[in-house]
Amino acid sequence: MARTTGSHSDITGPRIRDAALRLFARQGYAAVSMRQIAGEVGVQAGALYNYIPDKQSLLVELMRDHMVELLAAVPVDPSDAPLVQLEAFVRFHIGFHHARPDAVFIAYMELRNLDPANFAEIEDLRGRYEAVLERILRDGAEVGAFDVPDPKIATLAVIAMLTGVTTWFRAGGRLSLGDVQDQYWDMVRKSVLA
Amino acid sequence: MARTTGSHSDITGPRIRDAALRLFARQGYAAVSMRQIAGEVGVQAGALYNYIPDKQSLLVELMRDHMVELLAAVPVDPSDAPLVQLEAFVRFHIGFHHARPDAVFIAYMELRNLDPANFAEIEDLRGRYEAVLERILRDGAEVGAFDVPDPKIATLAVIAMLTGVTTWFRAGGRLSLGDVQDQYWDMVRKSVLA
DNA sequence: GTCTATATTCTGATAGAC
DNA sequence: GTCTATCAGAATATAGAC
Repeated sequence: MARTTGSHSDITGPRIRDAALRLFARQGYAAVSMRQIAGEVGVQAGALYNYIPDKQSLLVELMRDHMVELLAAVPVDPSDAPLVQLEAFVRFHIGFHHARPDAVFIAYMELRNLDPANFAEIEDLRGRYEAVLERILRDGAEVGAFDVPDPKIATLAVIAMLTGVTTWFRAGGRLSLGDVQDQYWDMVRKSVLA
Repeated sequence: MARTTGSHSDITGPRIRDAALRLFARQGYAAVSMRQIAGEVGVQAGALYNYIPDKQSLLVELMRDHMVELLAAVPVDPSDAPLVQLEAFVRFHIGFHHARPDAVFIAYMELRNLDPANFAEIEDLRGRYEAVLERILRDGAEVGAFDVPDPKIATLAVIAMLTGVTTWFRAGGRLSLGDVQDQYWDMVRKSVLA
């Protein structure tokens, strides 16, 4: 099939998203210009608008893709014991987030730059993810495996602790990802155990 | 002493900082314009430059003030037992940060908008604060009061968990600040206890 | 599909009157 | 100390040639 000269629709779109993800994470959404994104991709600023309606859509798509991917990947099996589910969740959260530092950063830092409707959508997705952990903690508390007076608070505490790993951990340093997962799992386990 | 007409140097300066703190926290440094800050204060944009050399200085001053105040307020007493020091630290961190949500938000979110020299200064202050907690955990581990294989990691884990409170806790809701402090202290205590 | 060119608005910061 | 006016540049987004 013949192509218009200079046509790269199949690769330019993803490259725009990749460049935006990297730049938004490093400098922040508001500080990144469309010219900068275009420059990274190697096209002119005007060409971006063949792929996205506007800058805001670019941001919300990156955040939505991340959250949807996260929700689809949670490995929790409800037929397992709560302690087993919790360990799976902790190790998964650290591993998944470590593999996507830019997306994580954006998903947590750029919420305030979303339009109200977009904000509501992303917050709903985040709520569903938190609900997975809250379910585990609540079930564990009910069967007496955990000592968690308020599963809602414990959920937020654990997620904040785990997500913090992305702000400092880089592979190749003193500790491996497995070391970090082991130590965080140890702390989480002890903090909720009866 | 006679004053030039319209002179308000004693109050305009602090009001500029207050407005900038609030706006930076809500919209982000890059998304806030000098005109917006001036509008909040009730002066024209040009008048701001009687008080600050530029926008970057305004940001770094807000962050420095917050970090210096934080360091000066840590209530830890080295003559106390590690467990006592840890409880004081946990309750203090939650209380202090809850009282200053805007400053906390800026101090954690706007690091990437600092010039390299300013970034180094703020990071140094943050490191000193983290060192307080790390010292407590290390001392406790050495005397056998805590089971903390890596005090550095435990420090980052605890601080991330505690700071997360500022993202969701608002007074007047289901739980009091004291409830939250109690529950977080319970989780931290159990997570590090031998 | 990408380009150049541009419309329009906004930005941080400055100059000089009062 | 604050004002008005303005500079010089950058922002998002669009129009039309190729």
